[in-house]
Amino acid sequence: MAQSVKGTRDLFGNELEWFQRIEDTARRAFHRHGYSEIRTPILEEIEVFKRSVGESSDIVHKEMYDFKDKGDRHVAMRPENTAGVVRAVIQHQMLATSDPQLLYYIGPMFRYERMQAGRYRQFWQIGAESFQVSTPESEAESLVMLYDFLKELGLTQLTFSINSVGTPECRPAFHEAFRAFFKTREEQFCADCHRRIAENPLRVLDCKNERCQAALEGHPVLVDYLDEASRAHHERLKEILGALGIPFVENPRLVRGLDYYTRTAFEVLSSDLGAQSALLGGGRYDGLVKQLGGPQVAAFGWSIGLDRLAMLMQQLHGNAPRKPAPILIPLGASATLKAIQLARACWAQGLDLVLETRGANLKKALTTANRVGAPLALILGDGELEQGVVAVKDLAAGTQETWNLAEVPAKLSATRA
RNA sequence: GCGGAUGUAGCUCAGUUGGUUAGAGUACUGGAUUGUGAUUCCAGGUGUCGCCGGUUCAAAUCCGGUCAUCCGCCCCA
Repeated sequence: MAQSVKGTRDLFGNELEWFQRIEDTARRAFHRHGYSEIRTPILEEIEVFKRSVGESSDIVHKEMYDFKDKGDRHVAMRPENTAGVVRAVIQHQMLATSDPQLLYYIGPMFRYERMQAGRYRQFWQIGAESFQVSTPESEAESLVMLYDFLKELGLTQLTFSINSVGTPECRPAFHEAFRAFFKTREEQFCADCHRRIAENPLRVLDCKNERCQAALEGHPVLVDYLDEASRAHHERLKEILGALGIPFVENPRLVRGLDYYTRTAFEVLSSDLGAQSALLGGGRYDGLVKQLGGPQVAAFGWSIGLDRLAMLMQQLHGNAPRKPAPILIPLGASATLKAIQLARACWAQGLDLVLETRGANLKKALTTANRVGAPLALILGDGELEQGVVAVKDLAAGTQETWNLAEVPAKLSATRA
C-alpha cells in the first residue's frame, strides 16, 4: 500500500479543525494590525537559504531538503520563510518607498530531520515580518499581536524569553571577552562547544549539555557589551512590554539558531511539547535584506510552529469545537425531490444542511446522523409531504416536533444562533 | 547525524519455552423494529500477525535486512 513520504502526513479531522481555527484566529489578528499576506514559493534556489540562515547553522548544514531539478538547478524546499519573504520583497521592489511593509505568511516548511513527536519533515509555520521599522515600539507592536493571538486561543501561561544579541559592530567585543572566559575553563566544555567557540561563539551559550551550562557560570553577559543605542533599544522594549502586561523573562543565554539576528531575539518554549519544546521564536534582523542584495533596511519577525501549537491546543482543550450540520432525510421519490428543493432554499440563505442522498431507510439514516453528531434530523416522508410539514427530531434530547415546510429556513436559522 | 524501543482487526491491545484452526474490548454489518438513532438482546466478516529473506518438521513468536512510527541526543517550529 502506498504511504505518505517519511516525515509528512495528511491533515484531516480533528487535527485539521485545530489548524483551521488557529489560522483563522491568526489572520484576524494580522488584519487588525494592518499586516498583508504574502505567499512565496516552497522552492527557492539553495543560495537564498545559505546566504540568509547561515552556512554554519544546522538548518543549512544538515537539515536542508534540497535536490537538483531537471534543469540542473540546485533548489531547496524552504526550511523557514524569512529568507523567501526577504527575497520576494527585494525582487518586487517593495522597499522602494520608506513606508513600513507589514507582511504575514502561513504555509508548510521542510527540514530533512530524524522523526520525533512534534517534529516533522513537512511542518507548518505562521509568521510575521515587518520591514523598514526599527524602533522598539514596532517590536512591541508585533509581540503584542502575537501575544493577543495566543491569548485568543486560550494560551495564557506562556512566557516570552528575550535577549539582545547586539549588532555586528558591538558583538566582536563580546566575542573577545567570551573567548577569554572560555579559555580559562575550556577543559570543562564539550567537543561541540569547542567547535562552536571558533565558528559561532554565541551558540556555546545555549549548549544543552549540563556540564557546559555549569561551566558557563559567571560568563560575560551580552547585554553588558551592547553599544549605547542597542542598550537603550533593549531597555525601551522591556519597558513597553512591562507596561502592556506581557509576561517575559530576560534570558542572557538565549541565542537563536539562525545567524541573521541582531539586537532583539526572543522565543517561547512549552514544557507540554516534550523534547521538541520550541513553540515559537523570532527577532530583529537588520542586516539580512542587504545581505540578500537589497537595501539596508530594518526588519523584525517571528514564526510559530502550527503543528506544535495545534498539539498544545489538543492537550489543553481536547478536540476542536465543531458544529455538525442538521441532516435532511427524505423518504420516497416524491419526498426526495421536494427535499432537494427545500435544502436548496436553505443553502441559498447560507444555512448548513446535509442532505441524505443514499435513499437509505430511516433507521440507517438516523444511525448515520447520530454518529456524525448532527443536532437535528429533518424527516420528510409522504405523510409529511401531504401535510406540507417536516418532522424534526432533536437527536440529543430525543424529542420531536413538526415544522411547516415554508418556515424551515427561518427555524433552522434560529436554532443555529 | 548518533543511541534505544515498537509494529497483531478500522481503533486500543492480549497472544505462554516456537506447536497445528489467531484472540478480547470497541467500532462495523444484519436481525428483534419495512417511518425513529443514541440504550438493550441475538447473529456475524473482522486479519498479507508492517514488508522481504533466513533458521526449523513447524514462525505472530527466533535471526538478518528493510520500511514506518515512538523515545532520548543534536537541532529547531
